Amino acid sequence: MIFALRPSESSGRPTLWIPLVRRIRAPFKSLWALPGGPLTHSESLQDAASRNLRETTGLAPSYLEQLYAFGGLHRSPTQRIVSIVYWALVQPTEAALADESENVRWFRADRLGELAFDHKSIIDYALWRLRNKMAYGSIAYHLLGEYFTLAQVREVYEAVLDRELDPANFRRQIKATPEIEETDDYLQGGKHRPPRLYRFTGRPGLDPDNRSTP
Amino acid sequence: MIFALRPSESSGRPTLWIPLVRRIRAPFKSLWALPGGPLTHSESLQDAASRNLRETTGLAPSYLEQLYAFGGLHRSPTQRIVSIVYWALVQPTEAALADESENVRWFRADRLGELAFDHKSIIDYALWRLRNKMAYGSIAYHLLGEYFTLAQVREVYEAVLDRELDPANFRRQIKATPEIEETDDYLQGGKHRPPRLYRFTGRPGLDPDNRSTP
DNA sequence: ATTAGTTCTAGTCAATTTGACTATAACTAA
DNA sequence: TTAGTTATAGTCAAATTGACTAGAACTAAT
Repeated sequence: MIFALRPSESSGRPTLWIPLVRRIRAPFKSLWALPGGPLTHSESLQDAASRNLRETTGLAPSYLEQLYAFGGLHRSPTQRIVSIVYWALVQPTEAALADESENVRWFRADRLGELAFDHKSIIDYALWRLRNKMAYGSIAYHLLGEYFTLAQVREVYEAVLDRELDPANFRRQIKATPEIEETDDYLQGGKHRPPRLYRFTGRPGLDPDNRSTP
Repeated sequence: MIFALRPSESSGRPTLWIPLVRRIRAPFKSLWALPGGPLTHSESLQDAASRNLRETTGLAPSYLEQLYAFGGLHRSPTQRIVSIVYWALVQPTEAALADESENVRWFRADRLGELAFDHKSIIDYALWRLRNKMAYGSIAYHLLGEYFTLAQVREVYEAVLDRELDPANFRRQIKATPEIEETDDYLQGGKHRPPRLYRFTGRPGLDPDNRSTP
C-alpha cells in the first residue's frame, strides 16, 4: 500500500491519497483493492513487495516498510490467504509518475468506499500506524521532495494528524531536530515572503529483514 | 519467543529470560533455537503461535503479539522459509509452569551463544522493540503478576532499559498514569517498610488481526 | 511609489514536565 | 531501644510546551 500527498479537491491543502486497483475477477470482482500479488521462491519479502508495486502501479517508492502479516481464516471467501503487507511513502515527483488507468486510480485515504477482502481495515491500521510514527519519529520527510519548507512539513503533519498546529511553535520544534539541515536557498514564486528551504539528512530506519537479494 | 523475568544468578535482581529448544535434527542439529512450527490451514497466525508455544514449552501466555515476518532468502540452508514471529510476555507464575527438560531450557536474553538459523538477530530485534515499547506504553505490567509494588515495576524498567532509575521520580511518573490503580493492600513479609500493592487496569492493546477462530 | 495583505521568522512569558535532591514514615533485625 | 533500610512525599531549578506578540520580507492592489 502506498501513501502520497495530493492537494484536496475542495480546500487545495495537501491530503493523503493511496492508489487502488480494480479487481477483474472473482471474488469481489470490480471492487477496488490494494495492489499485491504472490511471493515467489527467489525473492525476499521486500523485493516481492517492490516488484508487485512496480508491476501494478509503475511506482518505485524510496520508503518501503513492513506493516503487518494478516492471516485470519476468513479473509478471502474462496481460500485461506496470508498477506504480508508492506507500506510505502512516495514523494510527489514519484507519485506523479504512477500509471493511472481504468483499473488503477488514486483515492483519498480518509474517504474510501467498500473495498475487496479486509483491505479497508488494513488501510485503517496503516493510517493509525502512520499517525503514531509521525508523532515520534522522522517519517514525514519521505512524503516530501529533497528540499522543502517548514510550512510544507507542517502541512504534512496537519494532514496526517488531522489538526492544525501553531506555525511558530512547530517551527521551533522542527529546528531543534538535528536531522533537519538549513540550506541557503529560498522557495521563490510564492505570493508572499519566500520561505527558506531545508533538507532531511536522516536515514530511512531500516527494517530488520532488509538485507534483500545478496 | 517468550520473555519472562527471573532473578539473575549473580545479583539476584530480576532480568529477562527466554526459553529455547534444542534442535534434534539438521540443519543446526543440537543448537538452541526459538520454539516454533508450521502454520496449518485451520488456524489463525496467533492461534498457531499459541499452539506452538504450548506444544513445545507448555506455556499459555496472557500477552501475545506479532513481532515481524522474516522472509530473507537464506535464513535456512536447506529450504526457503518465511517465519511470522510472535512474542509473548509471561507473568512469573506462568513462567514457573514451563516444562524444562534436556531439550528445553531458559537462558538470559542478554547472554546468548550461537543459535540456529537467524534466531539470534530475531531476539536482538525483539529486545529492541521491547525497549521501545517500554519507553512509551504500558507493557511492563504483563511481566508482573496481578498485584505488584511500584519498586517491582521499576525493577522491570531497569532490567529492560539496563539503567538505574530514581525511585522517587519513577514513582511520581507511574502514579500519574491512570491505568495504575492503588489497592488497600500492602506486601508483607519483606525486611523493611511494607510497600503498597497496585493493579494494572489497562487492556493488552489488541493486534489488528486478533479476531481468532470465530 | 505607496499601502494593504499575507506569510515567514524570532522572541516573550506562564504553565507544565523533568531531574536531582532532601526529608520523613514505617518497618525489621540486632 | 536503636541502627539500618525501604517507602513515600515534597522541594527546587532546569528544560520543555502552548499561547501569544511583533517585526521582517515579500506580492498585489491602489
